[in-house]
Amino acid sequence: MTQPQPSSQMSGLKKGPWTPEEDQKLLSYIRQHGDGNWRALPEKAGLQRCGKSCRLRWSNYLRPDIKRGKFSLQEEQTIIQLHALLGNRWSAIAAHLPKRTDNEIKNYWNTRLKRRLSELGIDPATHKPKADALGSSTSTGNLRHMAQWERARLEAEAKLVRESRRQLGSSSSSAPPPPPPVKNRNAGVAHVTKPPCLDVLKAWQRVVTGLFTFNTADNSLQSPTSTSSFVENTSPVPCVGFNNDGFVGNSNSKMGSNGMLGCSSENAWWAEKAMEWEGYSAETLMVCNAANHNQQGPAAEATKNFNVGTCYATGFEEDDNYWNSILDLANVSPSGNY
DNA sequence: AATAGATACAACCGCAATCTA
DNA sequence: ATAGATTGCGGTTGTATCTAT
Repeated sequence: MTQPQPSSQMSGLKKGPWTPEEDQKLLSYIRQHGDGNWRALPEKAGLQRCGKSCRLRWSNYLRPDIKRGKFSLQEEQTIIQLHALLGNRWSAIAAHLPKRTDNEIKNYWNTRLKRRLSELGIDPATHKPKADALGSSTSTGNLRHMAQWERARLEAEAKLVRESRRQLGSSSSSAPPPPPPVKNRNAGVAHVTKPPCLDVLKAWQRVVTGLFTFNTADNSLQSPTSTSSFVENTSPVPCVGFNNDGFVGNSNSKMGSNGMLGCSSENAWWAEKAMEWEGYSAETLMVCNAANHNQQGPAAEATKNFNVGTCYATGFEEDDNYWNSILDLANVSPSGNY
């Protein structure tokens, strides 16, 4: 049986925030000897800490390949997409966000994204509209789309499990299937169905870019430029896209299969709101706008890949770019030939 | 200026998976 | 095959900082 690890409290080791001196000791030791063997490391490094504390400090804070500071809009979207797909599997999510730690992502989700989704009337646990918040979105059609999404999500998870088995070389045809690599995972389902866009992402895009505001009188989302309510439709709707830096711009034209069209004359307003609400610099917005207008180059490509509004605006028609972007994030092949 | 409440983030804890002898 | 050690992960807590009164 596994013995309980000796707690810092019991052994009299130091706890709490790290001092710069402790950081320096840990850093210089790891630079000289590398990390690992955390149990023995504190004593060798001259630290009155348990190995676990040293490991956490290194992996969550001192590691040189960690990016700190504000999350970009694209990072936010990635987190939301992957959370919808993977749930609270922070390490798996972090694997797709270069230089971000699972702890940082978890904190960001718990302190900001979760609350903001709740404010949008989205249940952050299920990524579905709360029953009483967006009345029209619980229509039969939307429920069907949600079911399709959930089915596809489960399938993707099952594929992840299969892939991890395959990579571990444990997928011999005669061997009994090992348990899934994560706790409390649901079993996969039989068929792959390309899902609709996540309601949560649609709402996110609109609110983040200022397309919608809440009407506190009837609890609905409203656009400042139209009276469209927040329901799925196939009519022209305001669209936005994102490039590598986040906010791009918007269009009131119906989007094509690849995503966005050009910017509208309202961009100044959106830019102002992006700076006001999200803290984006004017320089960033200028770059975004250029990418949006030209629709070419890396930023425009990223825009296409990340334009989660595409299939929404086109009435939930199949959209390879959107679904592939999610599956790519999770390293899952949509063809599913295992 | 003082205080309370809210927020953000670092760090800890316990459990489970994995490794190793 | 097994027990013990180690590592990884996710939930939770503690604390510093910010903001409103």
